[in-house]
Parts: sequence; structure tokens; C-alpha cells
Amino acid sequence: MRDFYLMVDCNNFYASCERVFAPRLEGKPVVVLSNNDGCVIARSQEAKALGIVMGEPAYKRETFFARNGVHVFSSNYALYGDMSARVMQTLAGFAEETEVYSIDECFLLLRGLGTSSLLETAREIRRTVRKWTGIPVCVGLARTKTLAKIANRLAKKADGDGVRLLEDEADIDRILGDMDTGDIWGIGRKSALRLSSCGVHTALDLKNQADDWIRRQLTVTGLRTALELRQIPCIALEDTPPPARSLVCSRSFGTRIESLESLEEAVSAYVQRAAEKLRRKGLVAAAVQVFLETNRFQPGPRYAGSRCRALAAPTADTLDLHGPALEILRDIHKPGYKYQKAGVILLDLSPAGNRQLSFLEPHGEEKTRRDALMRVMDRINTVHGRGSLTLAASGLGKKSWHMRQERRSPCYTTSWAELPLVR
DNA sequence: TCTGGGGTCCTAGGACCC
DNA sequence: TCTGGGGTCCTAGGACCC
Repeated sequence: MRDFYLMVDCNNFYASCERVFAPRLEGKPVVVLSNNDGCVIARSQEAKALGIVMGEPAYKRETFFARNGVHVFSSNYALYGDMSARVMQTLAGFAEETEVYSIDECFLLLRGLGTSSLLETAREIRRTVRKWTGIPVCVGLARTKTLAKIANRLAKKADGDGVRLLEDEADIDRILGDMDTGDIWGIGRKSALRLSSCGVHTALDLKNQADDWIRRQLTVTGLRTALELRQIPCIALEDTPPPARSLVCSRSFGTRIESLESLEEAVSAYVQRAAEKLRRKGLVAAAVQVFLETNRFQPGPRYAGSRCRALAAPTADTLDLHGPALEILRDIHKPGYKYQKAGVILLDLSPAGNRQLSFLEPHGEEKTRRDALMRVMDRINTVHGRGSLTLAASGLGKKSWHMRQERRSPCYTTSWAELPLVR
């Protein structure tokens, strides 16, 4: 009775979220698009069955969607984030130690249970999450996180009951023998290609390679993965997430942008959003980076610029970050290009409390007033909706750089104005 | 016309130190 | 015949994840 990792993964998460509040979509093909209504990032079973591929550009499939009665949604992260929190909160009741791995995945660590209790717990998890949140999940169980991920994939296959335990060595080898290395958690396209060129094709092949060979080919991270395939735990549960090291706000534009003025508005809006996130996490940034790029899929002149700048002192104050960010933008901007995307990255993050003070930064009364201003801005934007109070620099008129979001569902659970109605 | 956004970790190589 | 040996820190770039 050793430790077991459970990987709980929500089925077709974004599509399932849309369905919770629109039961008429049950049994129908549903897809959710990325920001800017760009490409397909989630598909219901029915959509998968129609042959719709993950990551496919939506514009190439418009007529196909219409012809096949596919229900198409813009992504609604307010809804998915809130539903995710509900699922994770439910899961936290089942184990002392959990790791929220992504918006739709969670590892649980269970200690000292026999096989039958493990399986019973896994089934109970499925029932409870479905009942309390409406979201269907599958559970994979194994002695390492890497194998638990694989077990979860097996659990998702239609013929099972949504739960799969991977423990028996012969069973594991049989499964790994049927699996491409690229399907292993941590082995990406490049590594898979490289392994393949050395004659290592299946997960079982990798498991059976010599340690020093694996290390040479894939570095220590790859070796850890291989050890995990041998049921030797190397990747620990991250119960308390390490503090964030960087933070990004970037968007593709709704239309291509040429004028510096519009780019300034966009970057101004992104800095404000990034600073909000920073304050919410209780962090300060010591450096800011801005990047700008043309569409990399289109023919024609291309350009990508990026520059980073250290700040006079670490800060979470929108006004301190705003000036430097716009200066960088003017530096890297080259006229004559049609830009597609820009972003702001905050770097060298540290907790707001224990930082080195500088003579250059606002202090005393000025500092107190600025902190109060930021608190008021955040409060107003929380209560009245994001973007209610902004700097004028992000523009007052119509914003051509705003991302497209033409088919967003209501924020059923996070906006009073959009609550579902029951008749 | 139209192809997402937000992260982490590892390595190599250079600068610099004693 | 022969050119020390280690160490740290930083950065850029690559690879990976969802």
C-alpha cells in the first residue's frame, strides 16, 4: 500500500462548461474557439467524431460548422475559471494533498489505501463532481504522476467507466508498447522526432533505454520522465505553487494595426491589465518587457520586436509601469508594418512586502496616496466590471485593436447581469 | 478577411571571480 | 613539452505544458 497519484481531468472542459448552462446542447457537436475567435481549442465528443481537429483555424471551417450544425462559442474565461474553481474545491475534499495542475486538471495524492478503496474513491470523485458542478471528469491512478496521466487517457476511452488504475508491470508494459513517445507527458514533438530517429518509437522503448543515453538525448527532465514510467516517483506533487516569476498580458488584434497611436492604446490597456494581475497576486515587478509582431502566417514583410527594461524600483503601480512600457513600444515600433499582436511581460517578480526600498521611488505621503489610488481603481473595476476606470491613454473611442469575440456565452456565474433565468 | 494566451524549466556560453 | 581549476551569475534560446 504505497502512495498513489490520481489525475482528475475534466472531459472536454470548455465545451462541458457551455453545456452545463445550455442543456439543449447535450448530444450536439460543440466547439470553443481561442481568443480572437482564432482556432478551435475545445471540442465535445460529437465534434471530435466529425473530424474537427484541435488547433484548426476557425475561418477554414465556417461552412463545415454551419452545414453540420456545430455550435460554436468564443471562449469565455470568466465562466471557465469560475467553473474550474468549483471543480477544484470539490476535489480538495477528497485528499489532504492536491495540486491544481491546469484549469481542467488536478493531481490528488492518496496514501495507504488498497486497490479496491482507491477505485471506490475514484468513482466517488466522478459522481460527486458531476453532481455538484455538472462537469464530467475521468480519473487515472498510478504510482507516479506520469503514469497517472497515461491512466487518465485510458480512462477517457469510451468503453470504460471513466476510471483506470495502472499498477501491474505487465499491464503497464503492454500499454506503453502501444503508445508513441510523443504522447508521454513531457515528451514533445521535437524530442519524439529525435527519439524516433534513434529507433526509439514507443513509450516502452524509452522506458527500456539506458539512463545515461536518455540523459544525453533528453536532459535530466527526460530521464525523470523515463524513471516515472518505471514506477519510480521523480516528479513531486506541488501542493503549494511556487511564487510566479513572470506575468504576461498579450492579445492578437481584431484587425491589423499600422498606426503607432492605436498600438499605444493597446499596449496601455495591456499594461493596466498586467498591473492589476500583479497587485492581485501581491507582487511587484523589477522589469518590464514589451513585444510587437506582424502576422507570422501571412506572406509579406514581417517584423518582430521586443525589448526589456529594468525599472527604477520594483513596483506594482500602473503609473510606474505605464511610462516605461510605452517608451519601449516607441523604441521597437517600425512604421510601415501591419501589426497583428502585442504584449506586455512583467519580470523579476517578488512579494510586495519584503523588497529593497529605493530613494527614487515615491515614498511617504506620495506613496500612500498612490497605493490608495491603485486600490480604488481595482475596487471600482471589480465592482463595476473590468475596464470601468482606466487611463485615458488606452483610448476613448472605438477600439479597432480589440479582439474579436462574436459568439461568447453569458457569464452565468460571475456577472449579476448575465445570470441564467429559470421560468 | 480570418491561425490563442500564459507559463516553466534546462542548457550553453560569456563575463567575472579567486 | 607546455597553457589551472573551480565557481557563480546572467542571458538567450529551445523545449515543453495546458
